[in-house]
Amino acid sequence: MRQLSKRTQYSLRALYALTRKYGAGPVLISNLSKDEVIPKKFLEQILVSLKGAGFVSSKKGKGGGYLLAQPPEEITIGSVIRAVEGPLAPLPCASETRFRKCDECVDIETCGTRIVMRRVRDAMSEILDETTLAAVCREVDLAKNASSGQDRQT
Amino acid sequence: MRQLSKRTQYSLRALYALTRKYGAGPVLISNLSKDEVIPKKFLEQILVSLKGAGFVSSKKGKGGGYLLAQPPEEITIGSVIRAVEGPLAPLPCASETRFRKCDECVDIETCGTRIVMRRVRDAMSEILDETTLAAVCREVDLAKNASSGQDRQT
DNA sequence: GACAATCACTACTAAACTAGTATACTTACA
DNA sequence: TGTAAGTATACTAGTTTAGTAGTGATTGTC
Repeated sequence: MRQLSKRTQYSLRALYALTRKYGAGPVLISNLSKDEVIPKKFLEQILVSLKGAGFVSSKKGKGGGYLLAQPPEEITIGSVIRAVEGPLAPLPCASETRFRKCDECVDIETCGTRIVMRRVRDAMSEILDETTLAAVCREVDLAKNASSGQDRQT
Repeated sequence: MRQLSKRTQYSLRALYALTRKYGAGPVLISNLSKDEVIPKKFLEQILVSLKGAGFVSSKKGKGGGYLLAQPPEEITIGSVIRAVEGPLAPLPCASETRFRKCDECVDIETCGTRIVMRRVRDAMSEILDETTLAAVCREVDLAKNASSGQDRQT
């Protein structure tokens, strides 16, 4: 299956960073760019579209920057991917949120590939629409503790 | 997530067709192309690569054509997608079969996106590596019967 | 052994998409 | 009113997709 674009990876990375700073005021693009190693100009574009999608909001002028527009417990990875990348389903005709008959299939109900891809979509949605930014950050922290714990043991 | 390419869709469609003709000798490219509405020259390329991957074999000259090289119960949708499209995982660093550290992530063990995408990969593999060409064709037949049954009822 | 049927190989192309860069602008705080 | 921010628009090099075109290599049949 095709891969997540850099744009999506950067979007998620930026959002994780904003999750960690949630409640502590706006974060500068330049800092985000430096900390997360994302080309600044590209990040600007990405943040503008994340703003358009309602995930972040911005403050102009001195003391400005970006911050999450919703609590990180309410932003799911699935919604971010959909906003940046498009539907989760591997085929438009297997999409729940943005269904579109594909050019090819004659009979939608009896298209073998669609039957299978519906299942794939459902499985993906079950994971991605249940996982929030906050949950991912928690898991990352756990993983970090686990690995540093191991380090200490050796 | 990104969509299945036409190439993959055509590959699967061609393989379903060959599944239906399994055991009945070679099928002509021209017939496959006509029946499945796939541009002939493009289909030729696709079949050559499916042959390279070991899914089909061919016979040249008069009376020649293409046929499945393995029983349709033994070819999984996952293996076809992997051969045509590449790894199932949405990120190279989340792939089981073709793992590759991605340019971006500093620490693989504590990359949030990777943690989630590993799960997605596993879920996809569970479906795609368990579903065979034969199974898809059976399901399509069931769906066809069901819908024609409904037609009769009205 | 000629001929026709059939797959095989190589090269080309137009359009779309990706991952950016560059330049100029607007807003807001002090 | 200066300057630290984000905003908007446009451009570009490289890659991928979905083909098309033309020629070459085998093989079965008469």
